[in-house]
Amino acid sequence: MDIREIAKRAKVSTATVSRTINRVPTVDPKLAKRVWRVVDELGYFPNTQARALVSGRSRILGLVVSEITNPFFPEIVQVFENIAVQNNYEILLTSTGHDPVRMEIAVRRMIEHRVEGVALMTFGMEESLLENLKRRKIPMVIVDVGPPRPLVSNIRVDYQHGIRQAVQHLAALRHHRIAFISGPLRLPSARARLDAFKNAMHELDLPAHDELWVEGTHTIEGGVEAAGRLLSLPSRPTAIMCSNDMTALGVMRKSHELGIHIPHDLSLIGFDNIHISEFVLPPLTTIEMSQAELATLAFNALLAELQRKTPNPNGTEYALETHLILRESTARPKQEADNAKKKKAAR
Amino acid sequence: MDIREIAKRAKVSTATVSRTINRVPTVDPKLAKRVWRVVDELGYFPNTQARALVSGRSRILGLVVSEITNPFFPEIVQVFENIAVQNNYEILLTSTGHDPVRMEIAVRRMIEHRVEGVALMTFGMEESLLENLKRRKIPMVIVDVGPPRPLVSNIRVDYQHGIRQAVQHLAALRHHRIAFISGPLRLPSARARLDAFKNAMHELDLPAHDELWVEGTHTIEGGVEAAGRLLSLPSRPTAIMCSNDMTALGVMRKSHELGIHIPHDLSLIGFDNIHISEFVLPPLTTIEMSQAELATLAFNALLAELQRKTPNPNGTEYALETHLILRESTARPKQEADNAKKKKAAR
DNA sequence: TTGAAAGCGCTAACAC
DNA sequence: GTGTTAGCGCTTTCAA
Repeated sequence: MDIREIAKRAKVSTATVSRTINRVPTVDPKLAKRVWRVVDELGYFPNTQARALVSGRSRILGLVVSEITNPFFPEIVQVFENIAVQNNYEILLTSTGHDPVRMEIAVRRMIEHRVEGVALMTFGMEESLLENLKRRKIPMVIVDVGPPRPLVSNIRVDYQHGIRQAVQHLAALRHHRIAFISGPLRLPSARARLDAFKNAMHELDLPAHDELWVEGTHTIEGGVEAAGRLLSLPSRPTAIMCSNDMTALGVMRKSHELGIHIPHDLSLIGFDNIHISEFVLPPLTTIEMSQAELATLAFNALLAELQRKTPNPNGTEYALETHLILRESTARPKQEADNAKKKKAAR
Repeated sequence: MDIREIAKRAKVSTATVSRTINRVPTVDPKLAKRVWRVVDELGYFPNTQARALVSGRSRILGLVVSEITNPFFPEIVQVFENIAVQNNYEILLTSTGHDPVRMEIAVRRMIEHRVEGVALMTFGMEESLLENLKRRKIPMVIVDVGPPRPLVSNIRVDYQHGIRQAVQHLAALRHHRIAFISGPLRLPSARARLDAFKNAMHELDLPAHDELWVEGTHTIEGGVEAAGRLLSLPSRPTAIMCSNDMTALGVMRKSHELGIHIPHDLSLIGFDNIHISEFVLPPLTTIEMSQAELATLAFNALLAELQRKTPNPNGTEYALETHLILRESTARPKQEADNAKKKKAAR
């Protein structure tokens, strides 16, 4: 069942069928009606392969995430896919796990499918990947912290803002020994978060002891492990900030195991604001980086690039804000709380 | 840059290039080497649209899940996609949220892309969806509880086994008032779990009071809400079983809010065994339904169907077991524990 | 073993 | 406003 079959039955040419289906406005309504009748009767659906081939437009967008198993990403996939479908695009999804091999395979798949654009939501580490796509002048958006790159649009996340808010919040609570569990440092975004933390500490003249930051993996397991080290320190931190929420969940778990109560004995702040953070016990104070906004920004960036007649050689810069979400995983450190009580009693 | 360009530069015909790329063994190694050289030099990648068009095989599989935002599904997507890519398939992913409109759109997209098979991991409620695909003789796998259907392979989950284990476990702990929070009852799979629960209760002569089961939504929020109702009952249940882990997380949250301690005051059992269940506090006792196995089963079912020369009119039946994973969210009910202590003391 | 050529289903130029 | 037709990039007969 193809366009010719429809044409024959509706007694028009294939060109008219094509125009009708593509809603070209100049088609005589009488003919159009005849065409639609037959289309509906036969349950005809145009073949996207043929369309793509002749039009030179695949209507497919590549979406690369690092770990679909981390709750941060499904949200992004969901939103991105929704908007894509609304705009008649399909998406080619890859979860690379930061594995260069899978990344390379992903690039091959995307090129073979002639994707019209690629959104790289892997938060760093894909330089080599870009080259092949760039050579083919495929529009790209990337979440990045480096300098602007030619031909690539950039969503610049303002890590500093949210992280500063968090550190200030902790400082206001009178925390001094604040630890940081970073993500894998080969990820530029993880490095950027760590730097933002150090900056914020510095701004407030708080000591950023080297023993008080450890490298994590952005997974629960990594959080458990890192917390184990941090909490066995002779002089324990009174607060821990994490490079993502999964890590924070790991810290919660480990603290519980050690009989350390959050927030009474230890304050904890995450990063991402994944949906579940609101529901763990205690509800996690965290820094929001909106998944929906990120996905929307990425899609629109791609769409904008696709709609230009003359491709922008410089790529466009976009910005995404982060900010603190106060919940219940932070409190005054015990020592301080005791002092406060004493003071009160003394009066 | 196309196959003709390669042919010209390698001084062979396009047919030979095609054969080389598709690794047809009869190609003269000399020629093949020449072809590969040019292919690599130019960075040529065959156009899948053209391939699909001429071969009549899209090498795309449809994968429909209900809610990618529920951690149960990303795991499935991950595994399914991995195997698919290994077998040179691409996947067309849809998360329907059980919305009939999106479901219909998904069907259209899949047909337009001429998917070679469809895996329906929505756990029920898609009857109408099937018709259109079935008419086109597209192989399907579905996770279902109904009678076998023609042309559709079926992964039959043995809910009864795991749920019986769970109820027995609770009974052994001396729980009598066991509540059940189901999923949306329009989902056959949710209904099946509820039925399995009632059966298991009946087997053990435990009373299944009507007030002790409420309908949930398979979300955290639904769990919170349902727990609210159950825990404000004049005669509270001592244990709650949930139709999925997300619901159980909601119960945990609500219990905490009400100052009800798990497992001391309330035992809790989930269903699915999503990754995070192991890390919540307390670690959740739950019934495992392996996501990896489910995905693997589904893909293999599709592949098997695609490789038959004569399509199987009846579809094949597959089976997936469920079983209890003991963790720390269950204990003796307080009353019983007290009694036990007294007995001990009396001796 | 290789090449010439037909044709997959559709769109878009062009002619009418 | 509509029809005719070339051709998108590839695979696959068929003949040599």
